[in-house]
Amino acid sequence: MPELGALEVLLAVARGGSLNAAAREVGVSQQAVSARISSMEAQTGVPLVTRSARGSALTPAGVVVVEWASRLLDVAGELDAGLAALRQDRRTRLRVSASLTIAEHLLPGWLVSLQAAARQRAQAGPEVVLTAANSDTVIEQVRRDQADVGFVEGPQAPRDLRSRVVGRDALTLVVRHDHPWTRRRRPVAAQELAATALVSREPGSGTRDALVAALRAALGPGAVLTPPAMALSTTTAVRAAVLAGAGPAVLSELAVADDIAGHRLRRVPLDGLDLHRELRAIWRGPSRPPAGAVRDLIAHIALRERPA
Amino acid sequence: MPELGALEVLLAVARGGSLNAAAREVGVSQQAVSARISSMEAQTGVPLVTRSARGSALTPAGVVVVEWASRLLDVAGELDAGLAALRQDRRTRLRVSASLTIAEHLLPGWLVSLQAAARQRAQAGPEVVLTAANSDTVIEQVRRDQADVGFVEGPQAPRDLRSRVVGRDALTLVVRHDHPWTRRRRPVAAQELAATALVSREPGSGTRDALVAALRAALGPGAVLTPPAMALSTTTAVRAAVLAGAGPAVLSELAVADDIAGHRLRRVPLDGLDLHRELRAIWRGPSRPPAGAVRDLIAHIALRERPA
DNA sequence: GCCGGTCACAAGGTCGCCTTGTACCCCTGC
DNA sequence: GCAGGGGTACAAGGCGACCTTGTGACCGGC
Repeated sequence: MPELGALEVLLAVARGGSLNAAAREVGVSQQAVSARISSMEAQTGVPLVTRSARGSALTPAGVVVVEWASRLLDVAGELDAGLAALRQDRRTRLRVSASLTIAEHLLPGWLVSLQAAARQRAQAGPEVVLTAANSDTVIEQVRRDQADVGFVEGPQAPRDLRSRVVGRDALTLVVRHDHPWTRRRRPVAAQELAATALVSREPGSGTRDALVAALRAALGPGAVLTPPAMALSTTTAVRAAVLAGAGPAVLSELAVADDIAGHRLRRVPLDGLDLHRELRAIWRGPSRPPAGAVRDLIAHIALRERPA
Repeated sequence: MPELGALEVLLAVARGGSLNAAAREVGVSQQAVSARISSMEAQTGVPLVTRSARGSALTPAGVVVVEWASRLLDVAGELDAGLAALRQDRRTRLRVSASLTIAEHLLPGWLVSLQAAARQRAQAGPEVVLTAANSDTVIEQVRRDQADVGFVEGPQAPRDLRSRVVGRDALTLVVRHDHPWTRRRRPVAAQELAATALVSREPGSGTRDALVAALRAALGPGAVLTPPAMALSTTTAVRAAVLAGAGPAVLSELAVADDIAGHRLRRVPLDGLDLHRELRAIWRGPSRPPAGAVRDLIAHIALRERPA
């Protein structure tokens, strides 16, 4: 498996059309670029570049690999932006606190496009410092002025804080690809779901609370809900349990989109339950977001997520 | 930026709950795991793991990073599967030839899920050898028995070959986020598109041919089509040109989905043009796919893509 | 109180990658 | 015809990252 750095060099060669141009772009010597490409070709067993005395061009296989690598580096850039935001050592400019679901699945993309937008205006983007926690903690941090802005999901916008909807999410019922429910023709009813032992998050999690609230709304406050088959503290653990065959789960669509696209999990239609929820930015103080970085951030995100 | 190997180690720690378990899983010494995690924490400036005498657990930041890393490694796995398929040195078991669009955007996912499905049955998956070329070349290779199965897009299923639809694609008009067309209220009509100088692929490309065919179908065979602003030989180059402000382009939705999600490009609605096209598996010989690997592959892909 | 499990510290070896210096090739223009 | 600029290849040497082995300390269960 080639390293990310080697792939970046390959992309630079593709862009520049020569090893030399790539070397200048990356900031190393021409020989280093040549050696890295060679070692990558040896490692993968695939010829990627044809070298000639008047430049280097990609082979047909190289064109395809560049496309794949470009996707990979995009995702790597999101991770990098996220890590930069988690780094606490700098003087904080903009303290963001976000629920786990939002931090895991949306924030990296927001950060990347925020920086890209800033770069386009030839400005430096804000230095974002991120804290990820559960929804209650996020609200508490905003209240105590430990965060300039928070992002939470769910309808419970606290009254003492201001908020703005910046996107939507929905919970969805998922099972492993070989679960009997994948062969159902009818959607699962609320009553049936309540009678099923699910793999669930721990009590207090926003995802679990939202499901319970929706079930009680559909079946009445006195409805008997089957206790979970197991309660785990992270989405990743829940997903792993479902993949191990522990049973169905109800998770955010954001969390399972990749697994559904990769056909590791399957979505099962539900009937009679409203599991949509709004994603909100929350902040303290006056009813409009304060001028400056906080307002810019919220406006940027709302613009990003609205058309989607 | 942490290396992929380091992220794999981190995921192993998250799964196993201890450095030692991760070391066994990855196949290195416990000290190596400890050092790698430490160096990663130093590199990123983010504490990821809390170590204790009875195991190691992720910090809150670590949980989020693990989720991000997991996405990254999924994409890396697709690249790896693709590279393995491009490697020609093995004895070929199953020779696949695919059009550029399919090879770039769909095949890695197919390969990963094919191997996963095989592993689940405790079998070794087929050794796929991939050739990526334009549609005409793919068809020619299947005809000459240089490929066991081909994948092409577009309606032109050659009559002397057998085929089966395994998915759908559509071309879409895209512009840079700051292009005037992003502020239009009405869709762009076929006539208007024909009068626009687009950034385009080279003549002979399936994408370009499909657009021309759709325009002629809408406007009549004698319609005057404005020549492209520029003609480039890869989708990547076209995308780069659009991002550089060279003008609008018509590209496969598969090719621009990431850019649209990342808000680098914007889709512009079209009116009066049918730009859908079918993705087909093609093969030689009898009307049913021959038994064995070719049939398994086609069935697997059709099952994957149908519900989407 | 022993034992299995966990993690940390230290020393030494290997290997990958980068740099510098040099040589060759191709095309262009005078 | 020949110089010059841009391109790539080969070779030697240095630095640093990573891994291994050996050893010590801490925690909890039987």
